[in-house]
Amino acid sequence: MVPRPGLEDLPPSDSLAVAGIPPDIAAILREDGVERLYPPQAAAIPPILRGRSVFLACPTASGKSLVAYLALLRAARAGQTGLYLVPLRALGQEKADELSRFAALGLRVGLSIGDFDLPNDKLDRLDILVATSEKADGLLRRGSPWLDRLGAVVADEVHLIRDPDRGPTLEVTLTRLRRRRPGLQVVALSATVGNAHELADWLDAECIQSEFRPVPLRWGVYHEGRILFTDLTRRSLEPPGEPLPRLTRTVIEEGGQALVFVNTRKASEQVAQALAPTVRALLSPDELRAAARTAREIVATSEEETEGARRLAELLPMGIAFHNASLTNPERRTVEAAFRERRLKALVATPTLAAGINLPARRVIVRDTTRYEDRLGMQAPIPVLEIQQMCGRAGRPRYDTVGEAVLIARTPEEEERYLDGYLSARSETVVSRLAGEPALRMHLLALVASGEVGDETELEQFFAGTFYGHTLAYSELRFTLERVRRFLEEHRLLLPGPKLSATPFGVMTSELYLDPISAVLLRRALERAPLGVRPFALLAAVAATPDLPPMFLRRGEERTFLSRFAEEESELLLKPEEDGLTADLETFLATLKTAALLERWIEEVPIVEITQEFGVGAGDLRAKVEDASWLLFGLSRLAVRFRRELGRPIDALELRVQYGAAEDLLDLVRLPGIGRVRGRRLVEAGFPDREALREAPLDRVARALGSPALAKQILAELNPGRSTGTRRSGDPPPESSGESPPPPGPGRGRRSHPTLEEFRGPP
DNA sequence: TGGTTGATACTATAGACAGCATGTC
DNA sequence: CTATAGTATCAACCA
Repeated sequence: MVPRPGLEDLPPSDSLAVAGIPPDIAAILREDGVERLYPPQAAAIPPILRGRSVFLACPTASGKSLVAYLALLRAARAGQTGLYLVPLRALGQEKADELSRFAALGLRVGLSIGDFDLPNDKLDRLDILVATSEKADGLLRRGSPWLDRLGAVVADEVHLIRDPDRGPTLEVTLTRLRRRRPGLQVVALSATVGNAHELADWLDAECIQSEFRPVPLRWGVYHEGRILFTDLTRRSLEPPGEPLPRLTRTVIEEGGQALVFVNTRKASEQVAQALAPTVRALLSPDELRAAARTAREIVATSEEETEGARRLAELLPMGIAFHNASLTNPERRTVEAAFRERRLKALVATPTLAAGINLPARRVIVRDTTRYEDRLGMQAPIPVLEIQQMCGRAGRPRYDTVGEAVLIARTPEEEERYLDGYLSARSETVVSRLAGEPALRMHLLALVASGEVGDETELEQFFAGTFYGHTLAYSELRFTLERVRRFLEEHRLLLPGPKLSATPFGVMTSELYLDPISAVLLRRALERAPLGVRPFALLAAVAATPDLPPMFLRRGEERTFLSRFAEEESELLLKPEEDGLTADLETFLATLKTAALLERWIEEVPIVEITQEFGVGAGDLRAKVEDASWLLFGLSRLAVRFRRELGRPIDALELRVQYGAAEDLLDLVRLPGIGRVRGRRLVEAGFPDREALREAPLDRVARALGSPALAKQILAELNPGRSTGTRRSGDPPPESSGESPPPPGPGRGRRSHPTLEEFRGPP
């Protein structure tokens, strides 16, 4: 369908009833303050309610989600199920939370993301599931029966199909779902893209495009003290000075907030530091107090101190913060919440925030338009699409009547380039990345292992249904596919022969969601491992896998890890440059760095020391720990097949990595509320395991833990019969009487996830 | 001689998904 | 292929 000219001109007066929204759903929407539909919603909802597929390309926060929810609700009402695909875990939580509003209608909503999943029996009863594309891909691979009743699928941020790493998974997942459920309603939500029609065409969907925003956006370029907006208006900024303080100060003076995007972590901290005096000078006494409260919250987010929390704690009292991936998740969430509640006036962020959860500000300032690309070894321009996503964060509904997005230009030439290149040009075209060899390796194996594709003809048919096949010729793929197939056969993941069929090892690899190369390497490591294999050798093996990308080596570290390599060489299960599957020596040394980092972690070295020693953030450590424990699980499952006797030590190591604990802590750490820090304190107080703790006097445990309430709770848990006073739901949580709130989150190994209830914000 | 200044070379660079099994503190 | 800021190194220079 052609874009509707003049869509923007439609009055935003279409009532919910006129659009055909069922009264009970409309009632819930009204409770949330939705009275009228925005133009894109008004255009999309009628076809949605008829079960049509829709491709909706418009800016963030223009009400796309509501459209998507209606499709899921429609399917659920028709006795089918609805699936909402998200690109990020944090987005999944946001969506599941919003959808749970409709639980009042008797709908069961669930969330399936990496760190929070549902057991199968609960999944079966769900009407609506929110999942990452990878999780959905996993359901397909395992042939989950939940998909049999699927009536609608929503693909959020569908332009990510162009992402070389994760785009293919989204594309393949959508293709497989549509093949499995002919007539499936697809709702694809996208940022503004250059080829919306091509995508809509592929999905057999109505194409609706709009630039509508609930809060109007003015785009502009700052240069020499004034902003030149695309609507050709100008605005001079009064107090002279450097661009950033000037742009920040003026918006705060007018009662707004500033969100600054920069291209490196270091810059996010430095710019925040530099802006701090400016921001602080603008705070009222009340605001200063609120900001100080945030600073205290940050320190309390984790049991273990982190460098990031320390640096944030210095800035937060001044009403400003930075945000990047070196922060742990709880730290990021605290900063985000403080900004949302307007306790912070300015936030300096790397692109973490641009693609993530919705965090608008009256003025968005984009300082950098280039970014270092490791692939190229140099700076490259940030894609228009991403700049537009950053700018799209400008303008808070209810607080701002207009949002301002400002790019900073240093020269007149740059000013012109920005106006033409970023602010006027249409976004990049979405292209398929399915032809990449790593993507084909993963997905060819998965297609065959799950039985969806059994021979050459079916393979060709499958690719005809992908966006790749829709836009490009299958024959272009033949050569790579042939090479990938040879690889899979050679390494015994697929059986040789004209028919395509997977070995049990291949099926296992696919279901464990491992890169086939990782699986082959892990199997090889298992076959080589001696009986008493040391943890470091196993850690080095998982670190040498493509599923655990190598870390950067700092200056001097090359030498450090070269000597470590020499030291350990005889015990290493995988070596550099093994038939093209492992890295060259230099990159291999970087994988040893990962192993060394993990080794420190399981030796219970404090987080601050580890991050200092390796020059990484606590968030990076956390990410490596997560990846490694996931891979160790895979290794353990492979051991069941290839080296049964290694299963137990590997399981123990996985637990150690999960908790960051030495071997002797593995018993205590099973207790809820006890992680590496408290566990060690208990051991030092003379309670080496749960058995010893069971008969322990309350006051000694309380002293060891520094929290009487937690001690009481743990003893109650250990002695279910005895009436130590189990916690009732009405009671205050235990830490209300202890001095520091125990931290969900990193450093403790335990997966933590706020319930949907906790996530529900005010309407 | 000791210290400062300045030219030059060098270094480093965003982010984050997946298994399993259950109600976090 | 379209970078840049911070830092280390060292020579030239000044008091």
